[in-house]
Amino acid sequence: MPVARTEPRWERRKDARPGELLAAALDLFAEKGFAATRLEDVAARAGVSKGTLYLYFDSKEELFKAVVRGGIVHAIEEGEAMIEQFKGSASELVRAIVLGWWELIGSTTLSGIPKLMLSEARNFPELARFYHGEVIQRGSLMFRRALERGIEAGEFRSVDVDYTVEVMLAPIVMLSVWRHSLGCCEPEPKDPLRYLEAYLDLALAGLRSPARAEFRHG
Amino acid sequence: MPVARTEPRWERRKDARPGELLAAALDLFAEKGFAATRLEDVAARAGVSKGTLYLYFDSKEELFKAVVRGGIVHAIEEGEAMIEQFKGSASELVRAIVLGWWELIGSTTLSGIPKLMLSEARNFPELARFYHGEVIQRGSLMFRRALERGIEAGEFRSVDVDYTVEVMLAPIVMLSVWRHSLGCCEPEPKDPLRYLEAYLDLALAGLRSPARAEFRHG
Amino acid sequence: MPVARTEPRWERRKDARPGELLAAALDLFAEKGFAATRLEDVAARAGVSKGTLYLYFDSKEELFKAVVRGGIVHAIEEGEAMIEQFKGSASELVRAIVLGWWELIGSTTLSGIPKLMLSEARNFPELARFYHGEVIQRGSLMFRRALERGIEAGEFRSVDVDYTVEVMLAPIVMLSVWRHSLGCCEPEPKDPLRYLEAYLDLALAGLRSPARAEFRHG
Amino acid sequence: MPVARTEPRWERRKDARPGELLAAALDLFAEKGFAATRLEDVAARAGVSKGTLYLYFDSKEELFKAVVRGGIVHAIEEGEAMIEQFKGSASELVRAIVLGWWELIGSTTLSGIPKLMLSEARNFPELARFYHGEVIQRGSLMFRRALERGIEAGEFRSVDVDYTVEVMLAPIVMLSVWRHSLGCCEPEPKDPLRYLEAYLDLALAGLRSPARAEFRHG
DNA sequence: TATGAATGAGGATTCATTCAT
DNA sequence: TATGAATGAATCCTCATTCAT
Repeated sequence: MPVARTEPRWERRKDARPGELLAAALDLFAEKGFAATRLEDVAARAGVSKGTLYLYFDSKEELFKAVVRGGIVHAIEEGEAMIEQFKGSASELVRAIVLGWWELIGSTTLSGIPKLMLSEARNFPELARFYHGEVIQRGSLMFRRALERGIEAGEFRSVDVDYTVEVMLAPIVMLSVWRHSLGCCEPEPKDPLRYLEAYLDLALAGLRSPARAEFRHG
Repeated sequence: MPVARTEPRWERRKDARPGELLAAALDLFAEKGFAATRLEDVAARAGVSKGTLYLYFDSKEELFKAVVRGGIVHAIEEGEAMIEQFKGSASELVRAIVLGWWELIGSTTLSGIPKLMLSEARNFPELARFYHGEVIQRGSLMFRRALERGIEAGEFRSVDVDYTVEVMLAPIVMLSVWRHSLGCCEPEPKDPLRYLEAYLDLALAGLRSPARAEFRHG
Repeated sequence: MPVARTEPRWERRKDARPGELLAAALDLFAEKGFAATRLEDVAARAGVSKGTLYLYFDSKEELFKAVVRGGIVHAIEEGEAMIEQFKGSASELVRAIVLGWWELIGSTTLSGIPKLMLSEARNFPELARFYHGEVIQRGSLMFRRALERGIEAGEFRSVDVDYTVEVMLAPIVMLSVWRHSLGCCEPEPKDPLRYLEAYLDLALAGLRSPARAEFRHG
Repeated sequence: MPVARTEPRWERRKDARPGELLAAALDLFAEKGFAATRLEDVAARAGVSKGTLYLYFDSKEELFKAVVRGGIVHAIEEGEAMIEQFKGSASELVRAIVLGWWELIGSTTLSGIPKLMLSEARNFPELARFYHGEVIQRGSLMFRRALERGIEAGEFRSVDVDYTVEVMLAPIVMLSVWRHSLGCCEPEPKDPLRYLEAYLDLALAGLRSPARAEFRHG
């Protein structure tokens, strides 16, 4: 007697869906870009049909915005909280920011968002302004605080803070962009932590006040 | 019998066309990305009709490859030649590389190519490999040479060369990517030269060998 | 022991449902047409969910047919009964038909059906034949009887009955179509009863036998 | 030796296309309504591909508006011009209007537009206002002028002009609506001219002033 | 019965590419 | 060469219908 227990054609998972869809969308948007990503592929990757996507997001553009907005702001906030109560030298703070970023964003799937945003900023100016204000400026501010604290304490040289902040952000952003871009075509991929160490070594050495030798090995 | 040399300007358009098309395509690809750029817009920007494009390029993809391949390799070669015969300290060489890059690429329309390549690498893996080999590795090599020369001469600290090179490339690449991306949405755009100065200041201070104070103001 | 007759209103909903759905469907079909009406909107207007609709109607098409079939035939039958036992002159009969139509159909929501049927006839030929036979021909027949009776009695001129019947139906049908169509966009809507009076005035004057002046003010 | 004269895959007919497309669209819109008409079918009927439609009309909605706007206003204007210089009794003017309408609109493919407009008015309120103002009111005005002239001359009874005009328009409009609707399902289609004669006979008899017998056979 | 999440076929629209002129 | 009208495959989005709950 054959048991006719066929697989149900679909499952009802209202609460889990949005997250699954956002994750699938982030993967594909980060890989291919907005225009080259087919919603059907996003749906398939999330294990649902095309139509299901539209139960949760009004349009491809709304999905895209949700991908960018969701997650990264939360991660930034977590980072800010972590930094907030940091006790230690400015150098240690810089290191904490960089490694915290790696833990919360760089090493997670959220790292696709910076690449996405750099690629699509001019196609989504409003979103770009949001991202600039809520992510980049808040990220800069962490670095700025650390630099200012270090300079005030005599731990760091007196550098051009406005621009040094930007310069210091660059290698971090590039690390995550790279991992979703040309890094995929490299024969031997780089080791992110070694990259971050080289970065911290160079940057902290560059910041360190020459008058205060005691910080040299801090 | 006087030879009427009529319409010489018309005569040379034939040769100028591909270049005009490539320039128009670069502008639009860099702004919108590959998929979101319409060939009709490229043609219009170059002042020709859609069909004409196909007299010079077999397909959108071929046009894209030509955009990436053309120009930047030539610029790299120029840069290499410039560096080749450089006489001076390693610090001065680093500065020459950075400012040379700015002059030959960063400040020109070629600066769109890095953004383009970062955005599209995974959609064009073959092209990405080409770019990685012909542009990035050659760019890295210049920095690597400068670092090695500086370390050998005792001018620079002994850093993790492989990764420091990558770290040092990042702010430069970011500068050009930024100018074609989120930089367009910034209320007050950054000053590229001041950015480069802050970068050189930080990086050279970070590289400088602490034992050799005389380089400090080199 | 008192018998608690609880929730009698709930009890009869089961039976009321199809009627509520038909009413909601008629409203929307008449407003938007068959194709442009979404079943979700019909369900929402009836206060039920999309799925519930399918408990009562097999498909959108079946719902549509039920909307057209239900109600109007019943109204026609009522009209026929009313006319059947009419005693009075032919003019008075015409007036009774017209005003009866207004009361039973024109002024009710059933007035949407003629518009619907005119709009969709060619998409539902079978339904159109049904409607033609069960509604239009029976409506025509009432007029035809009145005309024939009037002519026979010398009260009306001898007109081309076949076609005059059609001509006389037109303003009535147009009134209800109009109210569900362009009438909704009019700055100052027409007064239906004044329209019907003008119509009766013109039609009866046009029918009246010139030889029989005594009918002139009948 | 086989002559390899293959059919060209397409022909270049820029000037003729819009008209052909409008005609095809009118046919299908009038038959099926706006929502149920597939643009692919419109294109096929015009002998072109889907994409070609978009060379001439921005969207389905624009095509629809062009169908309604184009042609009928021109026809109305022609009718107005014809009426303008009309010499003759009011009865003859009414007859001229009706038969002119038949010639310019009723018997042509333009006759689909009234059906279309009645069906879709509520889905296109802006277009409906345009149609009401540019077509219906101008049509009404012709009848109104004729009635007023006849009443002034004593040729017609003193009727409720505002509403009689509407009543008199109805059978004309219904004739063309019918021909594109239920008329298609009738076993034996009506003769339009005999319908118009019955209409004129009834209406003119209804308008005629009883005091002026000499008009009776005018 | 009733629900509404899930499905997927269908249709509007875009745009790279072709080709008659 | 140069043009741009024409093509049709590809993709977004809708919505009638199904079915697990």
